[in-house]
Amino acid sequence: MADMARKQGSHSDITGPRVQDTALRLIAQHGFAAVSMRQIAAEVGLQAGALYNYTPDKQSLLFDLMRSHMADLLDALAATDLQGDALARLEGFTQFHIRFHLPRSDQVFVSYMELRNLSPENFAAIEAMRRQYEDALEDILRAGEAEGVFAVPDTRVATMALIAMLTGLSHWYREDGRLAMPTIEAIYWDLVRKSVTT
Amino acid sequence: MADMARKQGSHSDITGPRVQDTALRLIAQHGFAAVSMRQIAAEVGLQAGALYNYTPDKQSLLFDLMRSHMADLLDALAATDLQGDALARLEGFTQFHIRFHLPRSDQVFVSYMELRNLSPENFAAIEAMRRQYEDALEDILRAGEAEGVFAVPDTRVATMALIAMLTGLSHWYREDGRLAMPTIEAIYWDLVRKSVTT
DNA sequence: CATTTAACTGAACAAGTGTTCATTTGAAAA
DNA sequence: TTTTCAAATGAACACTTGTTCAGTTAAATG
Repeated sequence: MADMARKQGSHSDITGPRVQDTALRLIAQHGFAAVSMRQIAAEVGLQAGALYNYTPDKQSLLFDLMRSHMADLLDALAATDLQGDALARLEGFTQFHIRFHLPRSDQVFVSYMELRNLSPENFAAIEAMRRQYEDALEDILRAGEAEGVFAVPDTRVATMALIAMLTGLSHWYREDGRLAMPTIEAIYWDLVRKSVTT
Repeated sequence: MADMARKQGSHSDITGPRVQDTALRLIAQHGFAAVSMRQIAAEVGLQAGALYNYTPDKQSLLFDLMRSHMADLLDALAATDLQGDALARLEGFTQFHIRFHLPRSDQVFVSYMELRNLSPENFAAIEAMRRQYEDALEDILRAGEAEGVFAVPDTRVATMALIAMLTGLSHWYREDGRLAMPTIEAIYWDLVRKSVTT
């Protein structure tokens, strides 16, 4: 308890998140390999050595960013309990995906672009989480098939196709763009629904 | 003419393409910033300095890879004259996109992932070519609207969505995968067609 | 044969890389 | 006030980076 009071008063619980935020932003902007520890440190207002109070190495910094993004995603999905028939659940999933990803463009960018900069073990961990998310969508597609309201020749391929379509939105969406978010949401739901229904 | 004979006999017209091929493969694998000129040179069987007989600098090497990929794409599209009604042209475009991109996964990877490593001018050039390609699809969607056979609330958004879906295929397709290419082509055409038709 | 010259080497340059660690700092605890 | 210790410094480590260029090599030319 004594040291908790100490820690609250200290400022490492501010610096830690600042390191993560800065790293995320810089990596999204320039790519993992192109960003140096000294650049990150400079933006936070530290010397490079001080970063090693917050991460064991550069690789772990990247992995933590990606893992926490995927964990947030899976947690948020689990918290959104989709119910009703397959069509309703597909609509819920589509809405969830868009609303979760759009305000997190840096995380999406990094999580998709920097997979090849992960060590094999770290890659496997992220890949497993991604697979879990994909499976949630595939379950809905299979349920729709069973209900007879969906007609997809291959649920796995359709899953990959839909996720690519939805995630692509994060790559071009701009908050100050031509269309408001609800409008875009409606357009994407229209495309998704029609593409899988009978 | 005399120096043409000289050049044909020399071996720089073999080394040049080897440099490009090697650079493409390594950059697709590890990312532009993570690949050094010495790595590329070593794989070709040269010293790093010799690369500068084939490119003025590293940035131009990347740009040339992306530009020639986009030029090939636009040339191939122009050579494929899509005719008939909008639905037929959309089917032709879908087929074209898949058949062009699937055998070029390294090019696709590099052209989508390394945009942020281009200098501003080079980025603008590639972006313009990409836009031109997107416009070809949007034209088809607009024609379909006019014909009354397509129902897309926004042709621009639908264009981005469809291209993201189709290009996503290149990211997971494996030649030795579960499904043969014609099967996958049929599945994607099914999704595309249904998503935009009335 | 001698000459020419494209192709390449190998060393050098200045700058930057991730990471470690003895040392300093400054605020909370006693 | 003195003690304590998390947090940060700043220098150092060994190595890599893109790029240049005087010099070497070897094959085509005359």
